[in-house]
This record gives sequence, structure tokens and C-alpha cells, in this order.
Amino acid sequence: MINQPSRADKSERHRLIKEIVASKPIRTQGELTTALLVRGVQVTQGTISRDIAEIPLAKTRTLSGIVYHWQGPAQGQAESLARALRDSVLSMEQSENLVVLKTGPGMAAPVAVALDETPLGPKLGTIAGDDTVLVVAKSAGEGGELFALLRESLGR
Amino acid sequence: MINQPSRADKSERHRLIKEIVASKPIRTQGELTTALLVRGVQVTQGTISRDIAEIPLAKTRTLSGIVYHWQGPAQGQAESLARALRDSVLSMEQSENLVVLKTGPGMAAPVAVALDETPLGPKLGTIAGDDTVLVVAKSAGEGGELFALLRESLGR
DNA sequence: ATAATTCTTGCATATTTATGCATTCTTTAT
DNA sequence: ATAAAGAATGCATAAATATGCAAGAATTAT
Repeated sequence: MINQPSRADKSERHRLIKEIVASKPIRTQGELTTALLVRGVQVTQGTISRDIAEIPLAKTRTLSGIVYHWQGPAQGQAESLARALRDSVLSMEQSENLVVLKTGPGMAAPVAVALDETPLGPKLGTIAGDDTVLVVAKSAGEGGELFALLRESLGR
Repeated sequence: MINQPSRADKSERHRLIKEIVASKPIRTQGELTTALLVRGVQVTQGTISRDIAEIPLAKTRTLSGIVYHWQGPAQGQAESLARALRDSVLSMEQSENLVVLKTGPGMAAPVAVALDETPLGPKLGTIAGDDTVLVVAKSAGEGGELFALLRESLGR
């Protein structure tokens, strides 16, 4: 690599990015690169692209046109689901097109909400009881995929 | 313009797009183009790009990678039932005494509220998850009536 | 009916975004 | 301390997206 500057904190840059997109309409990653430069942070567009995926930022049309924006942790689906699973799921099993999650008492509902909020290909829907969440896949085969996805997200 | 095909309803295509992105991870507009083609709707990527801005769809990272998704209209107040159905319901199915409505993420609750506020003969009650509303009819036969009623209100 | 206007969309292409690879810095293991 | 493994980022470029333009179709006005 040619230039390996200050190695300034990535998370600080991420924070700055959220601040910038909240303060004015940013339409392209180039604009964001410039805005960061103005604030003394120099990185390339490629890095911005990775930042946007990590934060994550969404790009959608608003009154200001098509802009980037951050919707807060609630929309940070990947993180949110992972946390919900890690925090609340005690065990996970699969049978055909069903994945059964066992949680502590009363914890099933929030886990189901997190699941509902996350687009997962093989997922058809979820039903929550008190300490059990049933995730229904589109087919038995996809039940396997779903199980693998969730297991990976759970990290064990 | 060289080719001006079927001129199929744009709003119908938009509805289809919402349904598709809710059902599986769509990473690119090319994928969406293909998914539409499979369902008999042929348009070019450029049109998809415009559709995405109009709906609007957002693109952000989830567990499934960077995908498109729909957030739905701002959580509305007392919408009329017809409006709630039109705005938020992606699909509607019946099984015995149950009618199952699929909505965009987070949109189930307001739809259920609108249903609860509307007197419908065969309706016993409703339960809402995050993107699913279950409407319970008094009997299987009345499930059919209820389905017909809702479908009519939905306008399709 | 005819004309004028608006709406949609394909096409081609400019713009924008994502990513493989290489390099440097950082952290962890031996 | 040295080696090994991991993280972050620039660079170059492939991949994906947005858009100006032209033209067909639908709608509205005359």
C-alpha cells in the first residue's frame, strides 16, 4: 500500500458519517468522501463503500431525492437479530421445514420480532409463544438453509 | 421507443416488487428483473431503477447481505380499512376460518387496528405479528365470506 | 375527431458502487 | 523476539445503478 496514514479510528469515522448524513442530503459516496475530507478525514470511495455496509446505511428516496441515511440500531438488522439470538436463545433445533428456538420465559416475542424484521430468503414466517419461537421455512430443504443461517448468526 | 409492450399496470408491478423483496433476498436490480420475468412481467433494469425510487425501496445490509427492502409508508394514524389494505397488504390467503394477510415489515399492527375498528359480520378477531395479520372468522364458511369481503375492499 | 399533453418505458451510456488484490499496520501466538 | 494471523485501506476495475433522450400509449382539451 502506498499511503497508510494516521490509521484514525474507524469507528470514529463511522460516527462522523452518521452525523454527516443526518445533517444534510448525501446522494453519492463521492459527496460523502468530500464531506469527510472537509472534516479532516481522508479516505477513498472504496473505503466509504465498506463503511456504508458496516454501519449500515441505507439509500432510499426521500423528499430530498435519493440519499443515504441511517435508521438507528433498530434498523441495523444484522446486528439486532444477532444480539437477540445471542441474548435470548437457549437452544435451536430443526425438523423438516421448522426451526424451533427455545428462549427464556417471556423472551420469545422479541426474538420473533427481530426475526420478522430481517429478510431471510428461506423464511416464511414466525410464531412466538412464551418461551418458544417457531420459524417456518418454505420447504424442508430450505429449513436446513435457514437453520444454518441462524446458527451462524447465533455464533454457536 | 421501439418496444411498447403490454403496458401492464405499473402499480401492480410495484406491488409485485414489494412482495418479491419481502419473500427473498434481492441483491441487485438484475435479480429483481429476473424475478419479475419469472412472474411474467418483463421490464428493463432502467425501469426497475425508477420503480425502486418511486415505491420507494431501500438498499441496506442485513444478514442476507446487501439487499433491497421496503419499509412501508409512515406508520399511519386512523387509516380507513380500504386504505390500510391497499397501502400495506402484499397478499391475502384463506384457510378454513382464517384469513392470513402478509404486509411489509412492521405494518401488521396498523392493519390490524384498522380491521378491529371496522365492523365486519363474519369477523371474530385479529392477531398481528410484525408482517402477518391473522383474521379469525366465526366459522370456516364465514371465513370464505370474510375473505371475499376483504378482497373486495382491497380492490383486487 | 384531432391535437396537445402527460405518462411510461426501452435503449444507450454516464455515473456510481462494490470488490479482488496487494500492502501496511496491529494483534496474537509460539 | 519472531512469526503468524488478522484488520484496514488504497488502487484499479468489474459490476451495478441512474438518467437523458426518443418514441409509443393513454389521457385530456379543443
